[in-house]
Amino acid sequence: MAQVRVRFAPSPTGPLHIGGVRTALYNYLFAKKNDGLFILRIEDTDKARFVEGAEKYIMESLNWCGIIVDEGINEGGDYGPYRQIDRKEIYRQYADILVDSGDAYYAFDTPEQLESLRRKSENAGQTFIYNAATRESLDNSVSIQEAVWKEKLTRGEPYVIRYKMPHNEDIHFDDIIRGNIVVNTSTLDDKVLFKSDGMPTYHLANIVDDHLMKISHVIRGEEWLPSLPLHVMVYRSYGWDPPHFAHLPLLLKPDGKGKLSKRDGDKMGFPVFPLFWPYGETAKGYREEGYYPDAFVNMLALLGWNPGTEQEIFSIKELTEAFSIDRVGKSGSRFDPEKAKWFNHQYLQKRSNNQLALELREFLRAQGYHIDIVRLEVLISLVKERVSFVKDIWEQTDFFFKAPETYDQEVIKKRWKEDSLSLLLELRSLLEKMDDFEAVRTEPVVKKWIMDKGYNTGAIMNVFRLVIVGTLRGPRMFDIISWIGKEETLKRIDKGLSVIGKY
RNA sequence: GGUCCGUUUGUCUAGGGGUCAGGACGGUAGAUUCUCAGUCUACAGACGACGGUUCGAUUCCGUCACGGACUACCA
Repeated sequence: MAQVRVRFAPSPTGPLHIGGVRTALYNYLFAKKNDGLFILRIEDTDKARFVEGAEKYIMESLNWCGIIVDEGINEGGDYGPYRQIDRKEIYRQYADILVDSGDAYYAFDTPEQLESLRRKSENAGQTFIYNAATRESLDNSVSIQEAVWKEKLTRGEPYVIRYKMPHNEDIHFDDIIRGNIVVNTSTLDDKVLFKSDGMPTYHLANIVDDHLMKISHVIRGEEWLPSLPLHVMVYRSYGWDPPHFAHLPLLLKPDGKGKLSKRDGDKMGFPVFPLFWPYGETAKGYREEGYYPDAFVNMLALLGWNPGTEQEIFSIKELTEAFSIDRVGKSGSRFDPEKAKWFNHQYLQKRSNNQLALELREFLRAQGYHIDIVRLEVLISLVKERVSFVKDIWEQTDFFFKAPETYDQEVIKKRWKEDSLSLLLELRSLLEKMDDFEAVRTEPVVKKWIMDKGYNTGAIMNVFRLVIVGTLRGPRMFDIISWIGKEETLKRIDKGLSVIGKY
């Protein structure tokens, strides 16, 4: 097989959607699996939709995911430039080739004229198509005299170049994922290849660049499937061998209908973008929400692809070995934010306590706490398996750092009995007498005291937890007080008694 | 409306002419415990519908229904 070269070709029109990231990922995995190269091309032919910062965002996103670009704007390569705006002259030349060969023509119809024709057809319950059936009656170099359109051209009248779609011809083509597809050209229109602003449309730029950049496989979203017959025809007109095509199914909303959009994320509280988008209307990102890039990538890879085994956890390296385009599904995948969290949980469990302590220290610094790394490791060992994100550790352990400010009224009502005060006082003096307080973690002193006195464990431990934590949650009490120390433990008992003791 | 694509539990999916239709997320229950969470165990839950082909269809074919994409001088 010839050298595998794939490209990811986003438009810099805003932040990169996770569907786009998945497309990039599948391209990358396919390339690496087949010892190929991954090319990043920026498709910025639409001046009107260009958004400042989007290009940088795309690159940062890929970088965060661990998707390494082999050829691109920053990386260089033998087939540049890799920004379409810088290839402007190339497209003009290739558009002319098609006009000269008679496969494309000049059209002078204004957008307003076309719009009105479309409306008229719509009112009549039909669809206006600019093709063999209508072009003779429209304003273009096929329908009017050569002398006339040449004069329009020299006068500088605005025009576009349209592809001359043949009449009533069945086009057969293959898609790696969907198999053979047949479309009749009569249902297709004479697509604009070259715009009046001097820039090509996607259809022209895409084909010319893929050919010039020697792209072997085009892996892109399903939204491009309807224009595949056009692309196949244009390749044929140029006499070029088309690349192989694979159209990926779309990512769908977690609920309801349609494809995943930014709105869904806002509504249901999960990010739809890999990174935070800081411009204009801001958007949340997976990175900032605390996801690990390898967990994010793993989750995305399994959304629409599966290895055929029951393995679910894959490093990106393992993915490049296991990936196969044949195992990409045909139908759209509904995005499940819960499963995304599960993946992060799995990856967090695999991290060492030391690594997590380092991450947590950063987080705590922002909260104004400066805690010794060894103490943080102990803390992490207590709550690690119950959290999915580093920020969850804080939510699970805030009471380790600060005494409760309020006490859960429900718990007081249910658990605070007449003897609670005296029991806690007894416990207090027991703890106060301990020389090696940290040992409370493993030494059954308290248990022994409860047994000897014949007390009820629940009756004591629950109110004890109430004064230390403020409510009924958290790890084992002995782990908590061992960590916060004797002084703090006694202080919290005293405070609790003085506040709740009145009841 | 038209063209094309798709349809296995609530979700991601495996499978494939005869299987107990498998796994994961989520859900429920029990166990564990001083609490929550977690963990472990168990349980519930699917081949869109209807016709064919066949000894036999979830798997092949057809029709319908539903879902999706596209239908721009946007990508």
